[in-house]
Amino acid sequence: MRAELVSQRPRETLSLFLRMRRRDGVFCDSFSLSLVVQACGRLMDGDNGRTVHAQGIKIGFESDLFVQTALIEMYAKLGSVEISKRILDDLEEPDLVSFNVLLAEYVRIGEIQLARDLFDKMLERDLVSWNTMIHGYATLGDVMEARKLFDDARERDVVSWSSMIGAYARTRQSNEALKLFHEMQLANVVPDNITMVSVLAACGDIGALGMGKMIHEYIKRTRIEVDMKLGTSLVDMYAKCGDIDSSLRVFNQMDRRDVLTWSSAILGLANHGSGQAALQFFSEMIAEGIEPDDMAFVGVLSACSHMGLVDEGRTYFTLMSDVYGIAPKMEHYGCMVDILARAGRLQEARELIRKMPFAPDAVVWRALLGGCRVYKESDLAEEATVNLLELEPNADGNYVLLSNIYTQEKKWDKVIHMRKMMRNVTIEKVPGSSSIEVDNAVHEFIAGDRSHPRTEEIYQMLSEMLEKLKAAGYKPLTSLVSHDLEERQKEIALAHHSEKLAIAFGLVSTNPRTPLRIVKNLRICDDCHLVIKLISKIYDREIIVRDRNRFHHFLGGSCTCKEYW
DNA sequence: ATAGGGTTAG
Repeated sequence: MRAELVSQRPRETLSLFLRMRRRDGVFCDSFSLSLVVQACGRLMDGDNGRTVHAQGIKIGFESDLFVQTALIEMYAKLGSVEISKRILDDLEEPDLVSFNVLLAEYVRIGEIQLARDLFDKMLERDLVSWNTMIHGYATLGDVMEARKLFDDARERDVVSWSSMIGAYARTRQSNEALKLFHEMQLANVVPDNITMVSVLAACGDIGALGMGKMIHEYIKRTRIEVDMKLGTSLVDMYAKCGDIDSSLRVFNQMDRRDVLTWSSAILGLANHGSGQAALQFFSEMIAEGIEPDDMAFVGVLSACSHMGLVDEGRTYFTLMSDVYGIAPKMEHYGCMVDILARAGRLQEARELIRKMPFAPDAVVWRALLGGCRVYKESDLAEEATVNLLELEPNADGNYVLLSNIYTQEKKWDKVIHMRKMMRNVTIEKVPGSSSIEVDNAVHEFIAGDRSHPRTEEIYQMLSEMLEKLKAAGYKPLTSLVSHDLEERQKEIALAHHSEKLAIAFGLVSTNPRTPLRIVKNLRICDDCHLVIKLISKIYDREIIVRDRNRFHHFLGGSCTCKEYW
């Protein structure tokens, strides 16, 4: 019986042992006993686990430290961590491993305080103890505490760095994740495939394609093993950075793919407006015998929503629960409401919200509202917005939406009432920001930004752009600006939207015909969409904008979203 | 021989 058999094939370990036991005269030693105990834990097989434990006592191996340590892990995995604790307390000479096992189990079940108490009590701690705690705080949401331990640790290995980078990546503090990766290299700690998964997630999050490509090159150069998870991360990173061709290239090169790999590609295609291809991929995945999960259906439904495929959307929504037994979650209802609302089937969308088995969240109401705006359904719009405000009373954008509706309807008393409401809450403004990567450095702009070192050139380029745009017949869509401003001021406010600044910077800082890739944190506004279409033609540039929802691929005066976003 | 780090989101 070999040790790696336990972690890779616990079921075989157990059945081998049971077969051995049935044959008379074959007795196990403490070594194989510890492995079997461990296998029972990982299989969460309490019946066999307790039997094996009793047998161990009978043959007198219960005091063996390896067996005891395996028992600590097993009982914790069976849900009886108190027993694990008692076993550890009763050990006459516990070693570091037995402590670390209980520490890891506390973390696994979310008992970070128990883990901390144990950690503080331990007389001796090694890297594994520290890393377990760093990971514990990181996964349980306290990234600051994780960082404190990371900073306090006497030594750090690839696991410590990967845990911390992963913590930042998961909480979408992507710049911090990349900064730490840089520091890791300065500290001469060699990253492995696990590190790279988190680093690529951070690149994808902020749309840093250049950085992502560098990481990919590094992986190839240093021959880091591209396993299924790392391959999936590459597929996802390229798709999120707007390079769907590279994403699919990596996908095609992979020899094994799981549901996550497929889902990443499906979602990538959907976000790039290739809805048909996304649906095709979904069929291929099924044909290959891979069971779709709830995320795969988010991808498929989101493809339907971006393409306006109402009937297909309904089909998949039903297929999900009827054939695959997956109960639709909030995300799926969100997609479905979005599909119906975009198609103008607002009453059906409202009806679906009513039939949801749980209370709709803000995203669902916003999806309904989006349709109401397009199809001018003001009563339903008001209902959606009131519900939205109840869920998100602090987001300034929601008040802008409501104010637009009342203004359209000339319901001035309601405007006044709304302003009163606003006085009682703290309004949080999420500033629109856009970033562009030039020479592997990410430059971020907010509306009216003057902080960039090349501000003069940027604003000069902006004026030039506006002149050319107007010469081409462009009229600013000032009706979108809700503030009580003069017409001229409205134009200025529009002209200084963050994505326009990022594009102006892109135009002055890159060679002609270099594609510009912009990442925006909010949804792109109608005026910017119009402007970028024209710019792509006037300046002969391919411009790829990732907004909160999807990709817009501008070329020669048109956009791949076909005005459907 | 036993212990620690990984991706997807409307």
